[in-house]
Amino acid sequence: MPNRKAATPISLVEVKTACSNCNLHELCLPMGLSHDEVEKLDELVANRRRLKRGEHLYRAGQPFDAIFAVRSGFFKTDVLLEDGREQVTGFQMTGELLGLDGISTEIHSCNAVALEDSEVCTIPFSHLEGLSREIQTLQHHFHKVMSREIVRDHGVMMLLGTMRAEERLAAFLLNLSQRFTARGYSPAEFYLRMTREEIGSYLGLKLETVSRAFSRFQEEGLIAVQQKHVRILNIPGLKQLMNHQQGRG
Amino acid sequence: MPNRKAATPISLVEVKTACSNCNLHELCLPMGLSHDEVEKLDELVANRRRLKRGEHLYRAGQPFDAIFAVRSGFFKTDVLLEDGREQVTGFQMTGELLGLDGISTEIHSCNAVALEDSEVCTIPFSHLEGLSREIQTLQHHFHKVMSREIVRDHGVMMLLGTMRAEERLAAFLLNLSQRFTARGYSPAEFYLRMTREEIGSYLGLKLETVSRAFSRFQEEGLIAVQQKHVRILNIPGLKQLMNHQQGRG
DNA sequence: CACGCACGTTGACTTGGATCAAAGAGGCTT
DNA sequence: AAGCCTCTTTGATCCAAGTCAACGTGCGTG
Repeated sequence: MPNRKAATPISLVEVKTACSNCNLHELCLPMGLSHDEVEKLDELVANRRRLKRGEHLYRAGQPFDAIFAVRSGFFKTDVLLEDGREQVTGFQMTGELLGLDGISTEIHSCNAVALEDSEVCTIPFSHLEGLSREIQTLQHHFHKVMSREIVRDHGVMMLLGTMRAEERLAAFLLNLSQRFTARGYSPAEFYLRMTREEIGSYLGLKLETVSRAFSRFQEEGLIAVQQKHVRILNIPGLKQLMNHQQGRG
Repeated sequence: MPNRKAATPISLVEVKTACSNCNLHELCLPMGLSHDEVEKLDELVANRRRLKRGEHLYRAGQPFDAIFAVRSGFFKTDVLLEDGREQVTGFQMTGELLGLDGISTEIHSCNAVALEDSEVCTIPFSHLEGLSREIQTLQHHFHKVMSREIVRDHGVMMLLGTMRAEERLAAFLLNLSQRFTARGYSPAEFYLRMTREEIGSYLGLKLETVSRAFSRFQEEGLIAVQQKHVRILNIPGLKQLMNHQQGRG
């Protein structure tokens, strides 16, 4: 994916890299920590890194030594098979963590790509483990985040294993809506950062099927969609679609 | 699933519950710990619990307060949708951990069921976190185990999202083979503890499709299968099947 | 400001796996 | 040792989603 914008000049005044003056407390790793504890975290965040659209944050096979918190922007993670097949394993937005896959073998097992110009905080993993041994709240919160990722993955398995195309897309849209809401954006109106093909890869569908499902939802008055711009008109309708349809295998 | 055997009487001599005299060091949580450290772990394992075939270790919705290490036997975990659809999210064997899903919300999000008479060690989670703050090796190993689970889940997503039926079954058999090998069993011959329907649920297929794929593998001389007894005759053949087939979506 | 190119939509046709149905195989239970 | 019940296999048919193809659309660059 080529970069389409001219390089944005980096501000001459270096923004202080610190959790204590970041507005993502309630979403990110410092969630639930006391003021003093968050100040300890400040030492932890080694630096920020800006990425242009299309740039890789890390690639499968690269050595792991840090996890990343999305400060702004939007990412996808994917796994590639030798024969070229791609599985998108997730889309990450503000406040979410990237790189947990690398802890296991200390080699990243997937790719992380910015889907728009983005910024991440780099958290060296050994520092995080060190501080987790000191701050119980941080330790517990980190464990919750990893566990939440496992639970999320189970949800995706359910989606891929038992749902039909339209149910999958409905689940996907409702999930995005809910995450945008948690970040203070409209639950009903957003721009998709990913292509139909990337949505399809995540949902185990071909891009044409995704496109047709969008069109169908529009015909049925559930959403209004034009290219990447989506407006959800009938949230209960989308939810209902997931409960009452017959499964497939 | 009804229990088919008479209740096995519990030995009058209570087996000492202790990691230090357990032969699963190299598979289970104590992996890589020093002798002294493993002795500290001994306090951690609150007790063992025996389960009959078909019995639930925990259910979705129940409060979480401990994780479990499989000491012997075989489990499945699954998630149920309101409309009755089931997704098997994993099969767990000796040395593997159960219950990581519950850390996130302190409520279990899936069911864990014994597929044969089994025994687990109960590890109260707050104790594990406490000891992790003292023993860096334990902390790091636990993080690796959680991360490995995430990576495994990504593999299942790849399987569900991009592979055709026969590729899925081949991947499943090769995975089992490899895990049995790591436990000192034959890589080529084993009994399946789960039904065709449970395999199907895990692989996102109907039981008939699983059965037909088994039959096809047998016709092609890749395996010999009779009901739950499987003998793998051609491991490279199964591997090849996964690389050279065209994907589906 | 127009051209190119990546992305998206829609139609026609094909197909892998689901569904429906019926018969065989073990292994508990009585 | 008979009978039941669950699991498995196999066949016939159907359909949701894939494939192939052609045409829109809109952004970003020259």
